[in-house]
Amino acid sequence: MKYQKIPEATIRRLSRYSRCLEEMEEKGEKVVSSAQLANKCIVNAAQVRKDLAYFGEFGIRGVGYYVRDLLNNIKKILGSNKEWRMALIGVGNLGSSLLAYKDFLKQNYTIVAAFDIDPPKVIGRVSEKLGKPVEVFHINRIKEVTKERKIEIGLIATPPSEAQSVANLLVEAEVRGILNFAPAQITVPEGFVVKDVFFTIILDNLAYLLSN
Amino acid sequence: MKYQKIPEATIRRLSRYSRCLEEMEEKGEKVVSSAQLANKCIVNAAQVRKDLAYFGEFGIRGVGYYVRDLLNNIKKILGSNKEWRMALIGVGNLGSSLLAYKDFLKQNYTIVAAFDIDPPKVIGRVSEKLGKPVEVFHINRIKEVTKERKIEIGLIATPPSEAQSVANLLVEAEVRGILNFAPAQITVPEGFVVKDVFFTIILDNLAYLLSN
DNA sequence: TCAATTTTGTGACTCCTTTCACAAATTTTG
DNA sequence: CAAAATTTGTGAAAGGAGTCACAAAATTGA
Ligand SMILES: NC(=O)c1ccc[n+]([C@@H]2O[C@H](COP(=O)([O-])OP(=O)(O)OC[C@H]3O[C@@H](n4cnc5c(N)ncnc54)[C@H](O)[C@@H]3O)[C@@H](O)[C@H]2O)c1
Ligand SMILES: NC(=O)c1ccc[n+]([C@@H]2O[C@H](COP(=O)([O-])OP(=O)(O)OC[C@H]3O[C@@H](n4cnc5c(N)ncnc54)[C@H](O)[C@@H]3O)[C@@H](O)[C@H]2O)c1
Repeated sequence: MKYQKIPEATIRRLSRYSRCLEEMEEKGEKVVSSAQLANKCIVNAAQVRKDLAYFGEFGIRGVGYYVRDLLNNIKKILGSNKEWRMALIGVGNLGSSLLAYKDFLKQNYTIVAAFDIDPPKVIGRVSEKLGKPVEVFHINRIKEVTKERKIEIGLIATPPSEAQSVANLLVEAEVRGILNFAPAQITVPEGFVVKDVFFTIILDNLAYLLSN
Repeated sequence: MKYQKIPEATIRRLSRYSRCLEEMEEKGEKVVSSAQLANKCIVNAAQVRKDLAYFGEFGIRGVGYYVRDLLNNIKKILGSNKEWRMALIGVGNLGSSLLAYKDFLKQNYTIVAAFDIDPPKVIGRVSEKLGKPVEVFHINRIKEVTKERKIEIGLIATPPSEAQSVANLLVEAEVRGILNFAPAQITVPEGFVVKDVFFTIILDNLAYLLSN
């Protein structure tokens, strides 16, 4: 396990292995081979082993991998063994569906505060959802509240025209991670990370494949 | 312009170029160089030219590319110059936010029918949204209605446990393209295309980058 | 008209990712 | 206990994707 730059694709696959391993654990399976895991995730078995080899030796030759053990190791690698505290900015259509997203809870991602430019307008959208309702603050309290609640990730679900200025506020509040749903290119300083979720890019991709 | 296998990354970038060119066109810009476009999309200028070269020669040496012309060509390549008719399956939290997604309308993707296992329950979610409300059918009418309305893409927004069986229905109804939001690996026969939108994989990726 | 300037299109090169193939480690079987 | 079977970990090969660098084409300006 010498140090190397790790491909982003490897990280994405680890996340998929993690999901598969969770299912296996639920089914009570104790041991899995790279071939079985590869089969389930539709990748090459050598790829599975190589992905893991970037981070250490987790298997036993002639046996395979202990499901529980491998899952714990992958979670440690991904940083998904800890609770991540998130803020939602923009409690509109998409935003309020994110508040109700059960998978976030099952996984270890929690929305601990929400922000909007017009909290009274959106308050109904929040209380109508299941579980403990998330408090909605005015956007101008973002710095104060994110500090207080130790928020590490911001979800941007405002109109695209507001995305960059919201990102600037998050940067100012030292929220280092941003997941951006608004179809706008946003930039942040060194040390901050933005990942985009652009539905229409994926749709365009689908449309391309369907037309060819 | 010899035939070659085209990288998926190229298609994704074309989609981004398309968005930038639309903005430029709105601003009234007539001509753009590969360097300017690259700068706006945060890629290498040679990359832009190479991406385009897979499909033909669209520029003029010493000048650049005509914005309008290049945009039309890219749309033709991506298949986004035509109207794509979509069905939504699962009108829950996420599903109803998709119904209200304005960008789908601005772009040429239209949801022309929705399906749920319990239409009466979800009807309020639809009528509360802006624009002309989308009709919600019981899932058991999917084959009939998709044929009648010439639907080409299905959006799966049901619980993950139902995703594969819904996909099977879409395959049966010969809906060739699927955009899957449920965190479940689904498989379809040759000739059909599935693209996944897995929020938690992207979040895991973000978490990894933040922990390292 | 022709030299200087601009910018494309593309072959060659570099870098990164995936797959192959096999030695090494471990278990199973006779 | 030794031979056969299994499965990992990894170096080497193959395959893609991105960048560089420059000839070719078009424009501009004197
Ligand atoms: N609706 C979808 O399914 C969907 C899908 C993909 C992407 N998106 C994108 O997600 C974003 C939100 O979409 P939506 O449909 O929920 O829109 P929306 O208009 O319903 O919600 C936007 C919310 O942001 C709030 N807001 C506006 N400016 C703000 C600011 N400066 N600070 C804080 N809050 C602010 C508004 O009050 C509103 O509640 C858009 O960029 C959209 O393109 C939406
Ligand atoms: N809520 C989010 O923001 C979000 C984000 C990412 C992914 N997802 C995923 O999207 C899916 C939907 O999430 P949600 O929060 O909207 O859940 P939800 O429970 O609110 O909605 C699910 C809907 O699907 C319907 N349904 C169930 N079985 C069906 C079937 N066989 N045929 C047709 N309809 C059926 C239900 O009646 C319900 O209306 C889930 O798989 C979820 O993991 C949700």
